[in-house]
Amino acid sequence: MNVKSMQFSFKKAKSCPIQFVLAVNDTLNVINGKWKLPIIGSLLFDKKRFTEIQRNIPKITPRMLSKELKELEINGIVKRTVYDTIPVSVEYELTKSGENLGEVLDKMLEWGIEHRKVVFK
Amino acid sequence: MNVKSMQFSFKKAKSCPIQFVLAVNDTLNVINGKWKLPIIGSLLFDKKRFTEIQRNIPKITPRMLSKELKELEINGIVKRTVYDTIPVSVEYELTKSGENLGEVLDKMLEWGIEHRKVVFK
DNA sequence: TATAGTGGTATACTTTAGTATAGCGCTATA
DNA sequence: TATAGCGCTATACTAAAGTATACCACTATA
Repeated sequence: MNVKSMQFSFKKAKSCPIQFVLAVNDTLNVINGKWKLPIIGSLLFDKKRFTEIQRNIPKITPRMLSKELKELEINGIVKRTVYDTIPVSVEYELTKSGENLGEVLDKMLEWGIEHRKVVFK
Repeated sequence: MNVKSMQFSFKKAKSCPIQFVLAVNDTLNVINGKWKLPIIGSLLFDKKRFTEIQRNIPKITPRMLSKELKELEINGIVKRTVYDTIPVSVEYELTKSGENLGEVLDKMLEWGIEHRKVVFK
């Protein structure tokens, strides 16, 4: 079966198998917290260096940026590449999974916009 | 322009306008926290009463369930109906927006399943 | 009368998330 | 020599999220 053509749906399932819960929780865990989305957003169009991301997200502290980037790396969303320059330069970019998150964000965007219409009718 | 046919996309936008950020943040805020998803999941197929939801989510305390349901109601995700029986019975159900969240969850499910394949290859 | 169920609230507490501030080794530029 | 930039880490703190426990008014059942 072609993976791309495979559709998962809660409505279709009419119930909530444990793998569904795990998968959705994975997705949520990847994007939760105050800074993960801004960081992913910052990397969505371009690979960037630590300080560039920091400049993109003015209020983030280096501690949080470092911490969140580490988590994103561990979770396979971000790839960290160290270049052997002097001093070292480090580049962060989204993995394939990270890029695919864009689709989830698009869906969230769509829902958010529709929902705003209802709430602020 | 037909709303249903309208597509929002970060890739297409090639940037991140403020309304996009707000809309995505709305979506995230609606589903964040430990219990919102289980609650929405519990209501996705059926309206339910307080105690039924509690039985669906064994580890939730009544305090949290009450708190989260209130937030979901304020955010227009859940509708609360009080029936004038003795003692009162209260029913919780998803609004249209709440139901539509199912599509977002489906997308998250899809991504989560794909991502798991990559991570646990 | 005692127990259980319904739909919660109140108070106090712990755990997790995020902030503030300082500093590290390195080097290029003024 | 002093300053600034790079890519962070350490320590200490505050704020937010979640937990534990007890309790409320009400009623039907044992």
